[in-house]
Amino acid sequence: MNLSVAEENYIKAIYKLQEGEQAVTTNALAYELETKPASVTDMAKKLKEKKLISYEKYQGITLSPEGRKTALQVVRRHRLWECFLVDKLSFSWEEVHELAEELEHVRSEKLISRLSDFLGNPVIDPHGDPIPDANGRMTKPRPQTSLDQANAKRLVVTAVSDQSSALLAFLNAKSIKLGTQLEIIAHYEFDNSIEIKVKNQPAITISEQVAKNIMVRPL
Amino acid sequence: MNLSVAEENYIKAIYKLQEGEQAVTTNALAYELETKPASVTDMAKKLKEKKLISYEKYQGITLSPEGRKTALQVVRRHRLWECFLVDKLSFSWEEVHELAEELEHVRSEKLISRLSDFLGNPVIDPHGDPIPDANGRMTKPRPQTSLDQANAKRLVVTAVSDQSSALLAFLNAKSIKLGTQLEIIAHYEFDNSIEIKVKNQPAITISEQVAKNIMVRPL
DNA sequence: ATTATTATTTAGACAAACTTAAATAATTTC
DNA sequence: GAAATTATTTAAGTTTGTCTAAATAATAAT
Ligand SMILES: [Mn+2]
Ligand SMILES: [Mn+2]
Ligand SMILES: [Mn+2]
Ligand SMILES: [Mn+2]
Repeated sequence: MNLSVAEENYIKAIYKLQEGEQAVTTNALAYELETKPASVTDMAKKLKEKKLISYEKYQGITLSPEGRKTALQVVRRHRLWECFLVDKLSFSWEEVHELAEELEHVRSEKLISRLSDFLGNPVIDPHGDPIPDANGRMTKPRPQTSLDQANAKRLVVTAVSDQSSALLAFLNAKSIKLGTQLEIIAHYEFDNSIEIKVKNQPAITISEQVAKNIMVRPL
Repeated sequence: MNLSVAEENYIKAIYKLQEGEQAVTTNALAYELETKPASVTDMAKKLKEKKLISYEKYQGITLSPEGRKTALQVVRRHRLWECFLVDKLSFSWEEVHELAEELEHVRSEKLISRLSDFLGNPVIDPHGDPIPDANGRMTKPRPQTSLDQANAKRLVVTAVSDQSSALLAFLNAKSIKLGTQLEIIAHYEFDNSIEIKVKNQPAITISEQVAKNIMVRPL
């Protein structure tokens, strides 16, 4: 099946929003792809025709097994390119998403398998997300929670769930990256902000918004 | 100016066919881009509008200074990606053109300058073609001629002017690559075929067709 | 200098991926 | 459970890059 760039972007976005089982709504997809709901409805019809999604009017969208396979391929390409940009070309993690968004559409099994070899077959990308292998399987990430609902006191950062350069730049400024160890000092009920301390850094208070997007596991 | 993939391909093809000064014809461009003359005429109007080419009905097409600059950027991206694929991912020279044809459209100054650094700022690509620098300048290649009109007897291969995998596969089979030294044994008037000898290889006879596409300079 | 051939352009149509505006369905709210 | 609100779809139109067929210009042949 030969998909257009737009189709691949839709499939990937559906995969991202699907998270488990629930159907993806037209509006959510339009928002994610910065397009209009009417465009999503059009595309849904096409993708259904190609058997990549199941879709019934007003019922939302879910990937078919075929669609899921496609999504995992695109995700694999995306995350491998991100690794390349960070590991080999010294980009920082907030710069790579945009570029990978384009590079992911160069479709070549051989290119991607060689790129993966060249990078040492990495299993997580610069944002802590798992990279599917050539068969679409990925190592199940070790259990992790978002920082705002962690109960342990001493934690290690395992991933960030928002890729926006705004968040990533903030984390850079606070010297927080993957693998950073931190300690929860206080939890303020009023606005759910959290005071944390990174070794050799002054304690800082982060908003609930930020905390929700930092994934951690107990040390 | 933000160009589409199609526009970039047109500009690059015009650059390739222009060779010096002469205007590029509608048919030649259609053939090069595997499209129809009517499509070329349409696109010519658009590119003229954007001031990338000069074009008058029935008079053919030439790049404007602006268009030339654009072409050199695309060529730079193309050739750097080819280097990457060959040097880092171990592709062979007949496989890379197609892939570079897609990779070249990821537009990012930063990406390309870092890629160039990563590769050691190469000045020729895997086919012996010069790589423009960030300002569009390229080192003028040392004087070279096609093998069919070389007058010296002992020669070194400097480039191939046809990128088709058919030719490149043929050269692979005969152990001819960039830098290969060869000797002209005979020149057969009948069909302009040439007998050549590569060190440690049996002498072989190559057609005029092939000879025209091998660039050489005297040893 | 006509005529034939070839090259190029125009006209009209189409598919993909969008958009806005209007219509309809689903969901909340009171 | 009717009314209001929100979500989704349909209808109609746009842009980009194609195409085929027909018209016209340029060039070559006689
Ligand atoms: Mn993308
Ligand atoms: Mn990522
Ligand atoms: Mn291209
Ligand atoms: Mn090349």
